[in-house]
Amino acid sequence: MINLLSNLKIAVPENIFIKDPESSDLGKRIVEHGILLIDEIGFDSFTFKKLGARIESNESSIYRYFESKHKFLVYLTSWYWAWIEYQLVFSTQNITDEEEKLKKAIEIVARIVKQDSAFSHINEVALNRIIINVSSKSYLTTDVDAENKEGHFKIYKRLVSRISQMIQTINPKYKYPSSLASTITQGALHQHFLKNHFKSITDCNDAVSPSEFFVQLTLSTIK
Amino acid sequence: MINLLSNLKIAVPENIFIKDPESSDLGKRIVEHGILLIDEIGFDSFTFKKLGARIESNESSIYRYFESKHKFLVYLTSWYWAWIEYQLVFSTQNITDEEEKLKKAIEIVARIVKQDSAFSHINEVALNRIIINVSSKSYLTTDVDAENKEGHFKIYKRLVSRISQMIQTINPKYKYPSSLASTITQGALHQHFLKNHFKSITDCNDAVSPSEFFVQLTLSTIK
DNA sequence: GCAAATATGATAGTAATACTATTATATTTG
DNA sequence: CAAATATAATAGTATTACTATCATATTTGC
Repeated sequence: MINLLSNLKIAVPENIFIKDPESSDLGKRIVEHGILLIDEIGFDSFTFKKLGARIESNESSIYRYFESKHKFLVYLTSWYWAWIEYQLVFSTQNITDEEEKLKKAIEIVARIVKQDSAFSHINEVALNRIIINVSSKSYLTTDVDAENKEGHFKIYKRLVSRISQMIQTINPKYKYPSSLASTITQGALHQHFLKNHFKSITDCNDAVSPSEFFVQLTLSTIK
Repeated sequence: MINLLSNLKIAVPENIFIKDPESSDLGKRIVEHGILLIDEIGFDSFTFKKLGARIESNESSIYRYFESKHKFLVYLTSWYWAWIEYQLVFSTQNITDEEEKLKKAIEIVARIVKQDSAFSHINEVALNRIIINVSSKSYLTTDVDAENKEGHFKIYKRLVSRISQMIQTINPKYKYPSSLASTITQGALHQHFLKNHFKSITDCNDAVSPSEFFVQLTLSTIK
């Protein structure tokens, strides 16, 4: 995976950024340290000014890449889901047993990223933590509908649709493939959050993974 | 339900507010119009200054009830979940069939509030929309752990635990009662959100309710 | 019925935020 | 080497999320 990915560029919708951060050294540093800084201090405390100071650049320069702090988060979540989607497609394409395929897909969206695959300037472990903690803030806004029209969430929706397709293939009569797929994708993040902060309302811990829970849930439901 | 509730006070942990808003006319107006204003302009645009203007009171007076905008949201979510918990306990207590009981409980946490039960100054329909759109912002903060220790989320956790208990009663061998209960509670809100904004990744609509989806999911999973 | 306590209102002030605008200085490219 | 482009520096703005202070109502206890 490491070598393969090193020659790939994860494709994020172009209208999310003003200037593609992958196109320059500064852009990459913005993304690299943006992730680390959000992971350290949280998205609410994160500002372009602080990021500028950290990378010894200027707030105004960052604004030439991202029109707002919010769009930066949308960029990061899109990048993350595109990366997960890549792994999902790559890891499931050679599996012929449809059930095994779905199991693998669930495992990929529900697992925590254990180590940096080091193919780029992006620390996926830190990014994964950010997604668990704040990804829902990228769509919980008054402008969701406008942003959705702009295609800001299309990668996420495509990923959920892929899982929905797998479910339909296994059982074409099952009535709720999309709801189940979106419940898995979003629920897995939630279980990770609960495991870290509200242990009493989850069974997930070091021994029981969200993947395990959702695999059992999914298979028993659609059969 | 209407008459019963009119004599009841929904109990919210005391340390969430500075002064109990139920204890005065101004306090009730803060809550009443706070809900309406957040519903209208969204939580991010909502400020105590705007609320003060709306109720012809003063920003500084509102700060005497709630120490911050964030705590106000925590108050509203606690009130909401306490209200849901009340309905759940009330509606299920006379059901002897454990499976029917669980079905009823799921229906209550997953349904949308259809009309104001009019027992107080609180518009539950608007509050329900707020919960769907922003409730996760109440815990997705850097201070979750500190706030959790203070008991800010105990009502929500107690509600999830009740559902978890019902699941355990039906099948004591099922391994993930708490994860399932938290997935239902949080997933139902998410399905409502998707239905309103990302229709392509949900099967829920006017004909198919989140309740229906989660009842089928739950019963097939735990049996 | 009045003083004391309490609740509310009005005003001002503050540091930080999330930007925009402008101008200057590097760096790259044709 | 000039022109184009990228980055940096500085300043400025409206708003936010408060805190602090003082004044004025309103309620309550005696």
